[in-house]
Formats: sequence, C-alpha cells, structure tokens
Amino acid sequence: MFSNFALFSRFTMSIAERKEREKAEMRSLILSAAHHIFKEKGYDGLNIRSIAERIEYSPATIYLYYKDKNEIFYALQYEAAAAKRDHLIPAASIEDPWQRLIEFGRLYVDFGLKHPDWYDLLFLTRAPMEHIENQECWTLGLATHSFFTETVQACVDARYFKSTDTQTIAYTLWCHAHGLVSLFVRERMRMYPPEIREELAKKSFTMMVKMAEGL
Amino acid sequence: MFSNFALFSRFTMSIAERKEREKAEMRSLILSAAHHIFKEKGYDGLNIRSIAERIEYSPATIYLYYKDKNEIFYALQYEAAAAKRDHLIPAASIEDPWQRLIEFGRLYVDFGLKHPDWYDLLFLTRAPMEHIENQECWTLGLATHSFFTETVQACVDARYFKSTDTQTIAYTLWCHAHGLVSLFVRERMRMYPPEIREELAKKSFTMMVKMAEGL
DNA sequence: CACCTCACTAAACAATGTTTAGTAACTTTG
DNA sequence: CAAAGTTACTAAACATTGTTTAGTGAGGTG
Repeated sequence: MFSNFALFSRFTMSIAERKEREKAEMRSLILSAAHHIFKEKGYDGLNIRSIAERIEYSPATIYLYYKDKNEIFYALQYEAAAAKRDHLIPAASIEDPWQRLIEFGRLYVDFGLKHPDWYDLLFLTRAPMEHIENQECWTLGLATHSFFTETVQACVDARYFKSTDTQTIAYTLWCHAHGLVSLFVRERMRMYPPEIREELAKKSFTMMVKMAEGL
Repeated sequence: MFSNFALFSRFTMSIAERKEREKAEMRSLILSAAHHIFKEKGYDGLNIRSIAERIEYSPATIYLYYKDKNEIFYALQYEAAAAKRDHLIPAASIEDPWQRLIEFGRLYVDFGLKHPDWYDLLFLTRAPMEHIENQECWTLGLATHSFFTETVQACVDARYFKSTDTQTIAYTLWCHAHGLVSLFVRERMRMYPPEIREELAKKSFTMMVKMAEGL
C-alpha cells in the first residue's frame, strides 16, 4: 500500500510515513502489553515498569509514546468502552423497544458481572476525570448511553409507560443497574452468602423490570 | 479516678494503666490527624508522612500504634460508618414503616451527596477488603443495613407491598440508592449539565418511591 | 564522509509505605 | 541510689512506582 507510493517519493514522504507507522505500532504494542497486565494483575498491578519489561524496552521509552500513565489509562478505558458496546450490540437488533430495553439492561448487568475489571475501569476507578470529555473513551461511552436513552424514548413514544419523563426514567433504570453491578464489583455484598449473590442480582433485575412496567 | 487506685498499687497497675491510656490517646491523636487530612485533601492526599508531620512525630512512630496504613483506613471507615449511622438516626423514630423507609432512603442519598468522601470510603474505595468482616467498621455498617432490611420487613408485614420477598425488595432499593450516589461521587454524570444533576437525583428518588409503591 | 536527528536508555529524582538499628528516657531491681 | 532492663521514639535506609534528564549510538542527510 505504502511501498508503491514510496517508489515515487522516497525523499519526501516514505521515511516519514514509515516512522509514523512505527510510532503507531509502538503505541499499540505498549497498549497491548498494558491490556494483558491489566487483565492479569488488575489496575493496581499495572505500572510503567511492568509494561516496559513486557515489551523489553526501558521505562523511559514508554514516555516517548504516551504523555503519562493517565494517557494509557484513557486508552484502556476506550478498550473497556468498546468491549461494553460490543457486549450490548445484540440488543440493538430487537424491534420492540420495551424488549430491546430489557435486553439492553440484562446485557449491561451481564457485562458488569462477567468483566468486573472493565466495569470498574469505566465507572468506579477514581483516576483522572479532569478532561475526560475530550477523550475518545468518553465519546464512545456517550454513544452507548445515547442508544440507551433513545430506547427509553422509543418506549415512551410507544406509550409503554404512563410517565413521559424520559430523562428521569432512563436515569432511574441506570442507577439501579449501576448500583447492582457496583456493589458486586467492589465487594459490598458480603452480608449475603456468596452462593446467593448472583441469584439475588437476577431477581432484583426482574423485579426492577416489573416495577418499570408500572411506570 | 486512677490516681486513688495508684496509691495502693503503684507497683502493680498504675503505670501500666497510664501507659495503656497514653497509648490509646496516641492512637486517637493519630486518627484525628488522619481524619483532618482526609477531610482536607481526600484519601489520596492522606499519607503517613503527612500524619506524622501534623502530630509532630516521626513517620516511624505511626507504626508503633497502627500496624499499617490499612489499619488507619479501617479506623477512618469506622468514623464514616458512624457518621452515616448518625445521619440516618432521625428516620428511626418514624412509626409508620413505609414513611420510615422513605425517610431512610432520602437520608441515605442525602448523606452520600453531602459527604461524598465518606460515602466513597465506605462503598467505593477499593482498598483492603480482605478481612473486613472482622473489623468494627463492618459490624457498624451491618447494623445500619439490618435496620434498613428490618424496616423493609416491617413494610412487608404491614402489607405495604404485594410482594413478600423482603430480601429482593431491600436489595433492589439499595441498588438504586447506591447507584445514584455512586454516579455522583465518581463523577459519571457528566452527560447531564451540572445544574440539573441534583434535581435529577431527587426526581429519580421520587420515581423510585412511586415504583416501590406498586411492588 | 562529516554532520545531524532521533529512538532509546541508564541513572537519577520525587513521593510514599515500611523496616531497621540505635538512642535516650523511663522503670525496675538489688 | 546506681546498675540493669525496658520502652518510646527517631534517623536513616529500603522498596516501589511515576517521571525527568543527560547522554549515546545507529541510522538518515547533505
């Protein structure tokens, strides 16, 4: 792809392009290492030196490709957001908005319970939230959230609820699902025996669906 | 109080007692410093050296009174749990279980929004959860949680709901309240303009109460 | 071929949790 | 009361981790 072009412009572009490509490859290599370490050791076990060791470069090299650890964090958050979106995609094809909403919720909770570290990264890690609005991970998360509120809107439009306050309905449902997953992920359910926790979560989800039907 | 006793048992107890008292005082001094720093700089700004500096002792001294930073963390969590319990106490005097439950929920959310750092410490900080069950802070939190489930049980007994599944009802309500506060505390509500966030939370709480009425 | 740019690194710095070895004051004992 | 023992405390060090600095050498340029 680039090599043909290179024949014509060896002195103007090809080297610069190759360097750019190599730069992108290196960024991707770093991120992939970070991803693996995160999956193995969690966010706490993820540090610059461990990334450097894994890719067999010095720690200082990392800083030539990412400004600081926060940038790597943002990139990981993007991966988490993408994983979440992919997990939720099957719901999008359901025609009936109410059924779509239920499946969306079910998959949302399912994602949280199956990938607690991803969920944690997205919604529970304190980490850098300063200029998160400018980050791709936020944009992606926002898109998924929009899909959710649009589905709620579709339910409202189709008169599935008596209430027409789409915003509050959507927010309330989100609060429940998020609270449910959060208590799981951060282990604040220890008053319940471990073997009933997942069952309780499912029962609660079902109950919330029933409650929403009466809205 | 002790001094009289000391006249009789100078060689057996008084010195040991005074030392014990001094030890307790020192622990309390350290904790109080930690408390202040936590309130001013948050958990991230809280470190052993800053505590040591505030009480004008060397950092190593801290370790003579607390095994490690986790122990200080547990002690702070206890303070947070006590603050939460105190905040919720007014609800306890309400006779009608349904009104008591509503007020309990309102105060719970109110506590979270007014003291995000305390709430964070109790429910969102990753920190050490290994042997938390043996810690006083957990016992206290459990007591508050029991008060909550007992109130739900009272509502069930008084036939305020059609459902009799106390556990699931309580858990569902908790999920919503916890999710609501968590999204606030960890700043995941940036898709809503700041000025409507608190209003939205209140509307959602009201909506949840209405939904619960139909349970 | 001399120059230069740039990717990379060793080493250091800073912050923070924690341990060690020692000192000085206090307590007990003869 | 003096010697011996115990204890509270500390300076200094060590370990970990994020980040910066000063350089080095290999590859590209004129």
